[in-house]
Amino acid sequence: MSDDRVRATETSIRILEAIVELDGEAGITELAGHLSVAKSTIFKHLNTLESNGLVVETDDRYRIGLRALEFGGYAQRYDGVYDTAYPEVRQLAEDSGELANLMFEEGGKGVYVYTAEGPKAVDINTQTGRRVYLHATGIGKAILSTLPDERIEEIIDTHGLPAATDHTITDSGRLFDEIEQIRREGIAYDREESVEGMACLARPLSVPGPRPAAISVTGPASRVMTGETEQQLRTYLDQAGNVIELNLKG
Amino acid sequence: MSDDRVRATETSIRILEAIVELDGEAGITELAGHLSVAKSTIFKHLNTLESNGLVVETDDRYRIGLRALEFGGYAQRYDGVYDTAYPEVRQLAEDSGELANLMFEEGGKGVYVYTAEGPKAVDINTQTGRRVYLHATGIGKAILSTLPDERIEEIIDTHGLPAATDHTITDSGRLFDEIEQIRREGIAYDREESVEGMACLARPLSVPGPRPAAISVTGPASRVMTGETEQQLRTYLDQAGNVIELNLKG
DNA sequence: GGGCCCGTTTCGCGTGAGAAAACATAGAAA
DNA sequence: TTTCTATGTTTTCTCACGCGAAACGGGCCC
Repeated sequence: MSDDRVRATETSIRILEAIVELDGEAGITELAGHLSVAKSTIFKHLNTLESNGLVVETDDRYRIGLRALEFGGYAQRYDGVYDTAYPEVRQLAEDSGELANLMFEEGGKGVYVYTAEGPKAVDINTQTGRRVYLHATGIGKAILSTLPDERIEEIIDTHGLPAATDHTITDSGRLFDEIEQIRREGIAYDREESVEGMACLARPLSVPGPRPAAISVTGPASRVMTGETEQQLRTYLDQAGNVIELNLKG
Repeated sequence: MSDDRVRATETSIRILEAIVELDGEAGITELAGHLSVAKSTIFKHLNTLESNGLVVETDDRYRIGLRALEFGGYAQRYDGVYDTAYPEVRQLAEDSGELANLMFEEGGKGVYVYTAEGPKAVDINTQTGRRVYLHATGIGKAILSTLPDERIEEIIDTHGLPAATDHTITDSGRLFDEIEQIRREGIAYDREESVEGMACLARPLSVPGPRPAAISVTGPASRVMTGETEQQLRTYLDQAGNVIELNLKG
């Protein structure tokens, strides 16, 4: 593996990131300051990005262009899992009343690829495309459970085990214990490990192709983790997962 | 307006486009051939894109990475219109039973930003992020109707009026006539102008911010354009539009 | 009118983007 | 087995171009 890079491309990408960091909108001088790069450089890059639709300008303010969404769409639908899974995830949201999610793993992180809100769903911050640590959410741990141990080690080495709440698993040993349990039981729990007050039930998906996936139901810990509802949710979750896996085989 | 560009960035973008053109997956030599660029160049660019998550590699095959989806998400949600509109568009799909869409204009083209399928919806090719000509669809014409005439001329100059079917409007005069009518009546029709056999009712959205938007219902011409259902659909469409506009004001 | 703060443009330097070709590896063919 | 041919990878070289610094010009507010 060589680390030959194209600096100019990297600069362009950093500009995109900077726009996001500056609340989705920024001017040239602002970006130059933020990135410590000459204004003229920013100017040329924005010109290039704009004429390719990756950036849009209104009144000298630049924002991310919808062209990015087009590329993102291809990433989303790459292996067909998204297409067969999302209707079931939607159904899962309806049945459970809560928030239901589909996640893929890429580069050692989890990416929310589809989220659906049921009638009772709390409005939490799970937007399509959001990247999160795998160890800190139920759905992420479900994905980890499908990976070989060496790969999990690798991911821990790269990204570490930062804490999101007081309940986040930050110890590699405990994480592996829990993953072992998930492998046995086929279900992953998240007890306020990613967001205070929120819990989640998740289930790995056995998919063809190289991209690990999982689904989950998320809600207030008070609702989700009480014995009765938990059983019910678990049934819905398993149903959805089974249907997806079945359809993928077909 | 200067046309100063960053060539390297442009090369990177062309590589992303090429991956899409090569059915979403390609190898280095393949890309080099497709773009007539040296293999070593492709190699370095892919390295750069990969380490930024814009491209993912498995077994020497490269595909678009989900990082693009993250950027796309910011573009989608930029002005808040998406957030308030999509639940209503979903509702519209449920009520009408057909396919319902939300579109934004950017760079003179229309981008499907959200699509929802109702119970009877035909499975047509409207995926999130897809870019289409504005003059060739009902929802696109609805968007055009919100723009000043000079801007419309500008768009015609840039993109032309290519035909998608035999019914596509390819004459600038006729297009302006129809846009005038849409402005008066507040509704746009698409009678097999973008896809043979499909029709659509669309309505412009009056939104704050710089990004024109519209919503639509699409279905088989036989269902959508018959007097009775058409009236019904129109009611649903107007309802949805009104709710969205109301919520945006709040 | 005079600051001041933008985006835009110019210019020149030094580097790194890109081509060409050699190298490595793995699978297929002989 | 050996050879051939397809990859991806690495090296070398060089000229174009990415980049920074600084000057320019327009709009806004005092």
